[in-house]
Amino acid sequence: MQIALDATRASHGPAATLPAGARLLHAAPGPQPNAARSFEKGAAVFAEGDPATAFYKVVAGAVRTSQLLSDGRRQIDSFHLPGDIFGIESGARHVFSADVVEDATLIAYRGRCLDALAGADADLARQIAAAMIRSLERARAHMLLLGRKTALERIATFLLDLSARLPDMDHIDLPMSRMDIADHLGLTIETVSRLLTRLDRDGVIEVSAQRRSIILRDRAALRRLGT
Amino acid sequence: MQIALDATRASHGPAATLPAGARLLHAAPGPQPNAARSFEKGAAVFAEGDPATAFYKVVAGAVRTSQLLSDGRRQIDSFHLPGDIFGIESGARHVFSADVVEDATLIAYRGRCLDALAGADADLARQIAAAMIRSLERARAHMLLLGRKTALERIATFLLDLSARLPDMDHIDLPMSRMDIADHLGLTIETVSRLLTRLDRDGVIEVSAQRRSIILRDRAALRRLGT
DNA sequence: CGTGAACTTGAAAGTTTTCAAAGGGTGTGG
DNA sequence: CCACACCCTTTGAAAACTTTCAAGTTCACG
Repeated sequence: MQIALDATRASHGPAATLPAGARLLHAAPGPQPNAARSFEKGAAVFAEGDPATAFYKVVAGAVRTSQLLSDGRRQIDSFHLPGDIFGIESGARHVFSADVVEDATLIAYRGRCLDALAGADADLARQIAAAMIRSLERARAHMLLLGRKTALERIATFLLDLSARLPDMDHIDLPMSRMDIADHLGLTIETVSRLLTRLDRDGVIEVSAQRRSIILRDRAALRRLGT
Repeated sequence: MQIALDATRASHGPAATLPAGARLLHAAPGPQPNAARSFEKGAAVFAEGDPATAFYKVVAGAVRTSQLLSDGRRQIDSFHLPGDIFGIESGARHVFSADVVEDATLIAYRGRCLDALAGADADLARQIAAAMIRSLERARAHMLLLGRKTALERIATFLLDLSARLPDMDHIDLPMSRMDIADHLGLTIETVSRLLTRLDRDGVIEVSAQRRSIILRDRAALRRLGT
């Protein structure tokens, strides 16, 4: 469930396009962007149950948002890459948690996102709205994957999706661990590993010696496998 | 992925909080609600690929939104009950389809929903925004279900969720078939049937002779089973 | 009252998980 | 600069859960 507000696609500077007087119409101030802040790998941006005082935009690095069941089972709804917005909530508290997968720089927008939508900054509101809709579409696609695709199809889809979001189309530097991938795709770490090995053996992809870098050798085959 | 715009929960008076002159800022008129229209069970409200000319609000009945894989596997992201909004798209065409599960009355809002958000009707915009956020939260919960819950946990969660959205808390009149339930929960029709039978046998629920009506006998047990 | 669709039930098969153990890489400390 | 740890990843075998295949049964409807 990711808010795909890609900077390259939605490149409006905050409040840049709004008439200067417009904000006078509204009593409540919209969310205030703070300076970009750095987070280390493994850091928690926020945890389930924390007060939802802000939402975030990724400048660099990668963040995962996830939910836990009481016995420890985890579902990662989405990985957020540069340009993505995450942390939008309707209630006063976060119902999921966000952790840094790879050293990241984030911009926090203080205030509830609903205020941004109806509030001061019309341009930010539009960005957020567009991002939410895209996020909904991604969520739908992910539900199809989780509900109806086989393990192999999930891996193929994941690799294809990730490559489309990364700068270099055929070379993927995985920011996340096998465990993260498994928890995103609704599989176990072992299944992920086995299928990656199989795709490598079949010449569809090439997994580097360090295991964190993948080259897509046969994109067409991957598309076939992704269903 | 459902837009839960429950009229009882989102009860802001139309445009009540915005200064009257504000709408003059916007050139484009917002979506125009048409008269409520009736749809028969089985009818397609829209299909994958159709131009996205409107979004809808359920007045009565039930609608399912789903996606298909090329081989026929289907995933139902959500069932939409009275009060819910569905059919919001970012692009010009629908990427999923909507079918009537149970004779329904719908209100169509012509125009793109993004226009409603930035456009003429501030109250509708707020409603849609709130609905989208709730929809995202439901999608997240459903991803957790599809990715990490067992078949029994899925059924228990489904029954509990459904009962919370229906008027009579303990009596569920299922508007959908076993096939629909299976395609929503990422299971097969046989598994759904077996588990419903088992819950009945264990005294947790009571399935009527016609199979479409369920009484929740032991809500606590259901909660335990839903994890 | 007959027909057909929807649902239930049983047995076998299959995919993925679980349990176990070994391999490999990175990082720290000597 | 090398060695020891520790964590991540891979691999194998057995187990488990869910699906698939195949009949029945029931209920709704003509």
